[in-house]
Amino acid sequence: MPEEKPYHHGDLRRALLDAALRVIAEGGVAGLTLREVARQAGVSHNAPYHHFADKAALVTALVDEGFAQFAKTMQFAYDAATGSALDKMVSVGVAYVRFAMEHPAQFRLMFRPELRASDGCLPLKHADVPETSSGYEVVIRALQAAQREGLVAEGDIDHLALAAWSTVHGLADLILDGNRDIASTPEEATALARMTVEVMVHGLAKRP
Amino acid sequence: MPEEKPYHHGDLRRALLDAALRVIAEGGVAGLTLREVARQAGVSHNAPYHHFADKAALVTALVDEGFAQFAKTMQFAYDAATGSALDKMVSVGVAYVRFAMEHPAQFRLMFRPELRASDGCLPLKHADVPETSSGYEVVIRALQAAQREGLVAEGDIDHLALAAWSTVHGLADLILDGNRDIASTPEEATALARMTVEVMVHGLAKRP
DNA sequence: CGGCAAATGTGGACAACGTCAAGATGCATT
DNA sequence: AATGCATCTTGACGTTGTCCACATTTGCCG
Repeated sequence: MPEEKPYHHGDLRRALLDAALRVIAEGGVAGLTLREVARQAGVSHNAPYHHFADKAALVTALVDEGFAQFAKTMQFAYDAATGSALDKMVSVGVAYVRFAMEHPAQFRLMFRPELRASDGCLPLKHADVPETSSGYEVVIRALQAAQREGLVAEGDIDHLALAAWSTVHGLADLILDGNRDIASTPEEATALARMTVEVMVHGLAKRP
Repeated sequence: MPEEKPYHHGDLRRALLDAALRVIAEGGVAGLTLREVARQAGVSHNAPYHHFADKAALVTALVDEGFAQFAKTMQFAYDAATGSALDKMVSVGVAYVRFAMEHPAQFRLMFRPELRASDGCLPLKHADVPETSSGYEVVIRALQAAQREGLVAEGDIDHLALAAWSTVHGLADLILDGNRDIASTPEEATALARMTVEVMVHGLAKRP
């Protein structure tokens, strides 16, 4: 994808992506329209077609950016957290939900396959992010570290990771789709996420 | 909503709802089109407007049906499960994921607020289902029973329920959105759900 | 330095969509 | 039998995604 030196506009590709995020932020995913994006960027309704094959391609580009940004956020949460590997797990989980709250447009797009180009890629292992630095890998490594520290029971690491991922993903989805009635501010969401992740870590069942 | 005695068609409202589910099953949520629904039902492109105010109203009707069906499924899973209240929890969680696998069209619609009429209702407490028999209430009651049996630690029941719900909801969402690569059959999904729910019940952390 | 090809942007066109308006058709009640 | 309402059809309008033909700018190459 060569888009380094734009000719007429300046950087229309970038402007279109930003405009698309703005449009989604204002009108939701359903309100995302190629023509409206072009309008907001101040170009004709056909200009986008010189930068994206079609609407799905634009969405896919946003998704790619989202996953890259997302992986960075997860890695940062992991690195910044102090304490045991379990504490790092909690930190990563909270960061997941915070990311959804702070980037709802990208997050909704990232896990909505009917909009993006059907390249069949898995959300958990997105092509645009090197396998070893995806958000999913961060969870895997955190779990492995916790296992090494003897804090997490042995067991199929993929199952454990899927369970942990499901929990934060589900919470994020519910918060976003619930019209923010579950948690209306990032702070509330953070508190909720912390409690939820800690339930996942320690389990529903009473400890003996 | 009075639709007992149809005049010309037989029961066009019902036929439209069924056709809509078929359309979604074939072309995904993005392919859901009022005109295509009408076509599949064998009526003109405007006939639906005598049964639904607009497209969102049709979707809302599907969502309502979905939540009712869903609540029944959850209740049945709870009643049918044998063993402790924790076993019942697992059964309900598995039923959640199975429902998503077996009714993907409804499930996707149910948790996608941008499509339905903006009545601001929460997914977890849907208006069409009596408060005391919603799927969420089943989880609440299961948790309360487990607490009474001393199997679940004391604590804010809403937080515990949200954590449990998030886990199965997230898993269902990931399975559905991952183009079925995580689990391609209901059987696989069931096995995965069982493992995931058990991780939630017992926790990631090693038991002493 | 001049000119050409590719990259970029514009306008018009078309089918499909959601929706509105107006007319036609059949059922039910009086 | 006649009236009235619920139901369905046809036609229209504005908007969307996408294709096409054309204009303009840019970088490159002789």
